[in-house]
Amino acid sequence: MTMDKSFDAAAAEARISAEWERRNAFAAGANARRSETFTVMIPPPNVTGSLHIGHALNNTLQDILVRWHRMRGFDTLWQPGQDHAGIATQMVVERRMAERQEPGRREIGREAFTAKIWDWKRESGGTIINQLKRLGASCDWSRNAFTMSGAPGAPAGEEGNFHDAVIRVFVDLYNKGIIYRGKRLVNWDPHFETAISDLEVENREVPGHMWHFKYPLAGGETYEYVERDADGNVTLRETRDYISIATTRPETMLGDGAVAVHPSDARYAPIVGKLVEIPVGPKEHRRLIPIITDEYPDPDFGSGAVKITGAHDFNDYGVAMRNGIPLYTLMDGKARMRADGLSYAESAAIATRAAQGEDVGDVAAVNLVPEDLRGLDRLEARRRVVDEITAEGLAVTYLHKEIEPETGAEHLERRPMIEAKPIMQPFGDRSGVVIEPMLTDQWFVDTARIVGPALEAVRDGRTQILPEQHRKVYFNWLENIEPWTISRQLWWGHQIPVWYDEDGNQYCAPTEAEAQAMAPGRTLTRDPDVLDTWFSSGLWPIGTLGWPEPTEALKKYFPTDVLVTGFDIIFFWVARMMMMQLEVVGDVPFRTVYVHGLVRDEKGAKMSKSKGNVIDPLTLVDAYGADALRFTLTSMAAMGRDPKLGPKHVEVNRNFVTKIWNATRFAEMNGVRGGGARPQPAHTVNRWIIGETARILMATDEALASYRFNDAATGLYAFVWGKVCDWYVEFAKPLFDGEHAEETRATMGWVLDQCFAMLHPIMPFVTEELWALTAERDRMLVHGDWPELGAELIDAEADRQMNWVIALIEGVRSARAQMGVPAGAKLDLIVTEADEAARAALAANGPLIERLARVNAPADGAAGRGMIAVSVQGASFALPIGDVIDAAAETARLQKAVQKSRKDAEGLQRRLSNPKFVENAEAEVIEETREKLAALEDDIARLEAALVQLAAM
RNA sequence: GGGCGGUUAGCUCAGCGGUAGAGCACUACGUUGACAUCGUAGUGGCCACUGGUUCGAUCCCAGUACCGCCCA
Repeated sequence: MTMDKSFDAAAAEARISAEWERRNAFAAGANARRSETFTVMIPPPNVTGSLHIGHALNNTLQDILVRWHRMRGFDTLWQPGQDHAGIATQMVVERRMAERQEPGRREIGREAFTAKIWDWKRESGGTIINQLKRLGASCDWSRNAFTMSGAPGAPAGEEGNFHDAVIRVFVDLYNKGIIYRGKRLVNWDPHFETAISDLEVENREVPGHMWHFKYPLAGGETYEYVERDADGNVTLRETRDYISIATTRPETMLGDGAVAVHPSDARYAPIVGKLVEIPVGPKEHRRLIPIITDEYPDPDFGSGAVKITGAHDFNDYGVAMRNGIPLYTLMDGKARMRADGLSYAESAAIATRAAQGEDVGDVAAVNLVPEDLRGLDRLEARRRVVDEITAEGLAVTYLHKEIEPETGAEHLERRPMIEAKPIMQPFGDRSGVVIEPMLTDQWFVDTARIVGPALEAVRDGRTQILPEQHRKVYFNWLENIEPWTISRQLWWGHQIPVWYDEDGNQYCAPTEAEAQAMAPGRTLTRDPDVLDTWFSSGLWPIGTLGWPEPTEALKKYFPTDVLVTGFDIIFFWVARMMMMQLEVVGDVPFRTVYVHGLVRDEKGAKMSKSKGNVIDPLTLVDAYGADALRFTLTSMAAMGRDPKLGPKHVEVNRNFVTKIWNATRFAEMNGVRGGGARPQPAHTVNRWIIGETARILMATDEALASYRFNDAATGLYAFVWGKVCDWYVEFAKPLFDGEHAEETRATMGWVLDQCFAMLHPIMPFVTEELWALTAERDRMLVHGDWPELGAELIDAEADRQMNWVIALIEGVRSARAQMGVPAGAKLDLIVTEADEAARAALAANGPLIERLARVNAPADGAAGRGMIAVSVQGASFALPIGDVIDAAAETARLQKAVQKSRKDAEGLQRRLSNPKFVENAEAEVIEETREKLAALEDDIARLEAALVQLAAM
């Protein structure tokens, strides 16, 4: 049987995948021959997700580690699964319902809606799993987990422990007081009408405006406003009856509770403690607010005075809390100006009393939005507010000068000062709408109380983060951690296990019955909110292993070995898993976190739909095969760097797949078979390649052990292409006819087997295919033995000899090419001088040299007319190329070589003649330098001799 | 503003104490028992800049410039 000319990836991948699956090749513990375990938890993709290039990189790297360990006989588990992705999934299903013109979720109710999501999950939720399989991911698919498994309402087939685990942890943390409910300022997504965590907010710079307004002092009071320069010289002195305030959000002025200045700001010292008027709202109910001091305002920014709207800005919230300023909510859940609560007149009256220092209690019902603005979108309200203030003459203005071009007449006009300037604005990472800080009741995890062990575990090395630069990022975030908002006003998720009675008392229990038992005779209502998706995925390592049940899997596979993930979810996920696992089971979730980069396009730009530069991994798989894509991603996965990927790169590696395919094909055509034991050949060439194989194996093991995936890939590439194909296969050709034919067949078969095995973790499909084609095997390669080869297989003499032979062949080829000798012409090879080692190498490898250098059998002789010179360590050769040799060209060629060698030799000479170098450098280095110099001098001498001869003719 | 990276061949990137490597691109040959998805031989680099440490610096340290990313 002859093999095809190239590997048919599409056909083979499907066939091989099916066979792996049929044999349960990826099951936990499959191929285990030792007791050590190796566990990897997949970062669960969103159930709504489809495979993007980041998944391809992430899962290729995991698969490499997993396949490598499985072949080494570890008891290996790669745990797959999916995340229920609260907001994203609810969004997808709602959109689909809208497209089908079905009634909305509020119409059909919570239960029916979640049932629809489960339906959707059954139909479409498996997309990404199938895509991961196409990539060759060797997860134990029979254990596929889901973060909503076992939730009430889950259909058959979705039983599981995850819901139990989540609820149990919530109850436990609630009872410890680590989870609490509170009214705090949170990020509010007006599109989804839910709270989100600070991590789900993206701050983007957008064009905005800064308005400057005058807040008049109460009762028409005035003060002396003095500005000074850095030296204390007065630059401005005037009497003012106002304080100037800058804001990017004028509509929030309605909810101001104070004006704050820095305690050291001398300009405002005279008026601190006085009241100012907010220049908006109906004239008859103008509100007064106090001027206070706080560290927050920056005296050098704007006027140095800041309006404080505690309910709509995080910084202001801090100031308000420190100074007892009331928090007046102005907007509703859709971020429209509130229309509920008390009338403006009543509200303003209460607020005024509060400003005068009176305790007015809860201000939730106080609605400081004037009646004419109620219900308006906040941007419309902003326009109206600005217009009103400007009309009243309370905008800070500047003098605008216009010159009529014809008459030259000047027109002076005061215009309101509106600075156009970029501002940082928060956006929901899912909804894309502007996030509003809103004062709402939410559930929080008091992260400060559980962060300690997570920091400690990384500090003391129980968990190692690679590359190390990410440790700092991890520390930085955890050391400044904020309370985690875990409640979401959604329906898809784990509902919070807390019930309230008529008086609002909380009962936290795993089930309603248990809650009821805690509140006999009371009517209970369950908290409608669900938990942040990351709360459940934070339990991924133990949840997927069956916790809270004390399962065998948990005992065996936890803690896991390595988490492979992108840096974008270090905070979202990695840090939270650390905190939660340590709090819940008292152990680290993983021993190593390997953080890879973000795949970018060829130009280094982030891939995004809007830019249209997204590369679909499956398109690349279709075009070039999964192995080529995997190899490409691996070879670019240098630690701490972002891979830049283009189709061209994948094409190059597809060529590599073809290369090894064809080398195998050549071997097969020459009767080479795999499956044999390691031969103990006599011929130098065979001894040499066995040593080289051991060398690359050791390098590959070391690279993989230290997560230098790119080194593993590029090393194997260089070995297979550069050593095996370029040299060994070529050397073997003449040997297939002679006395070493059998050992050469055996050696080549063995070497190729080692190549298949070493490449398998990176390129599982083509290697599995070649493995099957080259011998009858009792196991598939996925369960093959990882090679174990040591340095004792490196034969120093064979190494030296083959390197010499290669140098000679390259020397001859180079000389021929440069002198324009036709490639087909076979030349005589005259040995003009050779030491013993050179003679031995020549004798042992004659046929190889003849074939690869295209020369006749070497024969002793003298250099003469019409010959070109070639020099190798310990030997000189002459090649007659005919009478019409271009002496000038040959002289130039040799001179160029001499010059280069001389330059190198001079450098070495200079080093060796420096006494400090000889004194201080390591003995090895000095010896090495001497040897290099000697070799160069030998080379120079030979070349010069050749030049002398050339000149003499 | 705080933190973290990067700057090496025309391009994309490795290397990170002993005077530079790969792939692509480019040039010239080429079908020699697998491979043109190929082979052979070449061209191409003050390793951003300025100081310092060292016998020796692309590599370590400090600073400068430019380019990114994360967090406020």
